[in-house]
Amino acid sequence: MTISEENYLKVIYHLSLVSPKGINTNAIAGMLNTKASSVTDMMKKLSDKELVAYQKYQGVTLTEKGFHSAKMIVRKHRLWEVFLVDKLNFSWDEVHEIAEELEHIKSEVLINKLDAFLDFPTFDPHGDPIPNADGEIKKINKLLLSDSQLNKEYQCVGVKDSSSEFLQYLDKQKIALGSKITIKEKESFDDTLLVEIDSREMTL
Amino acid sequence: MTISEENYLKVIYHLSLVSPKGINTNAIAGMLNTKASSVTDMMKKLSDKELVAYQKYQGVTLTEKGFHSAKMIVRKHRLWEVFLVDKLNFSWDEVHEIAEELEHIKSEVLINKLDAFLDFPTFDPHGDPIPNADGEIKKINKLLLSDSQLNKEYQCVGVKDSSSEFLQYLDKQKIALGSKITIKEKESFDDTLLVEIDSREMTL
DNA sequence: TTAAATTTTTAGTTTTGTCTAAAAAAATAT
DNA sequence: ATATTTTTTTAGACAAAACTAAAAATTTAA
Repeated sequence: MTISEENYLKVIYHLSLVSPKGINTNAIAGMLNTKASSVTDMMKKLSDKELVAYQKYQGVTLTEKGFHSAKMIVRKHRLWEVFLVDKLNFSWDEVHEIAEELEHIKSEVLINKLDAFLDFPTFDPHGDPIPNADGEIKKINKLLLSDSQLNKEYQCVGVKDSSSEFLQYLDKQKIALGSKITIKEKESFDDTLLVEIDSREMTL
Repeated sequence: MTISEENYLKVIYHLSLVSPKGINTNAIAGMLNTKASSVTDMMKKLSDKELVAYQKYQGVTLTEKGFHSAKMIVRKHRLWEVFLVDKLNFSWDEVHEIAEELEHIKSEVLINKLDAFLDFPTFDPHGDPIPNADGEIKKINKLLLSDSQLNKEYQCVGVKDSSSEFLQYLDKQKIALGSKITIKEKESFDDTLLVEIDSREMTL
C-alpha cells in the first residue's frame, strides 16, 4: 500500500466513526486538503483493491479488509505517539506530525516489538485508544466535562480539541491524562465551572 | 528532499568514501537497482539543488552541502539501527531494511532526542561510525583480522561482510561487537587461524 | 590514430497522484 | 414538478521518477 492510499484509508476510518453512513468525496477531500476529483480517482483504486465499497454518487464505506488495515495504521500512529512522549520526552502537542510519518513504516515485527517495549499501552497521549495486534480496541466510558455531574470524581482520559494551543493551555494549568476532576459548582450564568483538579481548585 | 533524492545522495556518499574521484552513473545505477538514464535525470535535479557537482560524461561529486546532507541521512540510519537492536531487541542482521525506511523521517528534533535517548552512541550495531549532530565522525583504527598480528589483543568493532548469513554465523559463534580477539597461530597452508575469543579458543 | 566497444545521455513513454474545467447526477427550493 | 443549486464524476493535463531504445561521447584496442 502506498502512503497516499494509507492516508485515504485512515481518513475514511475516522469519518466512519463519526457518521456510519457512506462517506462523501467532499468530506474526504476536506480532510486531506485535496479535491473531490482526486478522491474519486483514489476510491476507484481502493475499490479495485477491495479496501472500500464504492458506488458512484453513493459515497464509500470500508470493507472488512479496509477496516482492519485502517486500524493497523491508527495502531502504528498511536504507538509511535506513546514512544515519542514516554521515551523521547516530547510533549503531547508536538507528536502528531511526526507520528503521521512514522505510521507509514512497513514492518509488522517492528510495531509489535515497539508495542512490547512500551508495555502494551491501551491509550495514546491524547487519550485515544490503541488497537491491539488483532485490531481490538478497548472501550472506555467517556463523557464531556460539561456534561458531567456535580461532586462526582472523574478522571481525564482525553481531550476533544487537540489543537496545539489548547494542549499547551492544559499543560500550563497542569491538567494531564489521569488528572482527577470533580465539579464543585456550576455557574449557569456564563457556564463557568468551579472544579477541583488533583486537589487544586480552579475556575474554567 | 524526496526519499528518492535522499537515496541517491546516500549512495553517492558511500561510493565517494571508497573512490574519491567522480562517481559514474553506472555505479550509482548498480547500487540503486535502477538504470543509468534514470541516474542522469536525477543528477540534473540534484545539481540544480547544488547538492552535487555534475558535468556530463564526467561523473558526480558531492558538494559541501550534499556531503553534509548525506551524513545526516547516514546518521539517522545508524541511530535507528542502534535503537532497533538495543531497545527493541532486534538482532543486528534484521535491522538494515527497517532503518532504510526510518532514515527518511524528517524531524531534526526527533533524531536529536533519539540520539540522547540512546546515550549518544558513536558506533552502530555493525561497527560503523555514527556522525554527530554536526556531522563529525569518530575515527577508529580498524584492520582486518587477516591482517592482524600474532598474540596481540584486538577488539571486534565491525564486520566487512554484512550479509544476513555471515552475521548469523557470527552470532552462532558468539562473536559480537566488543569481543576481544587474539590470534594464537596462523596456518599458512589454508589460512586457518587459531584464535582466542573472549577466552574461548576456536579455529576460523 | 582510427575502429570497436563501452558508457552516458537524450528522446519519448509509463505510472502515480494530483489538478482544472466541464458534464452529469442528486438534492433543494419554489 | 420543474428549476436551481450543489455535489460528484469525467476528461484531459501535469510533475515526479522511473523505463526502453537510440544517439552521442568517451575509452580501449589494434
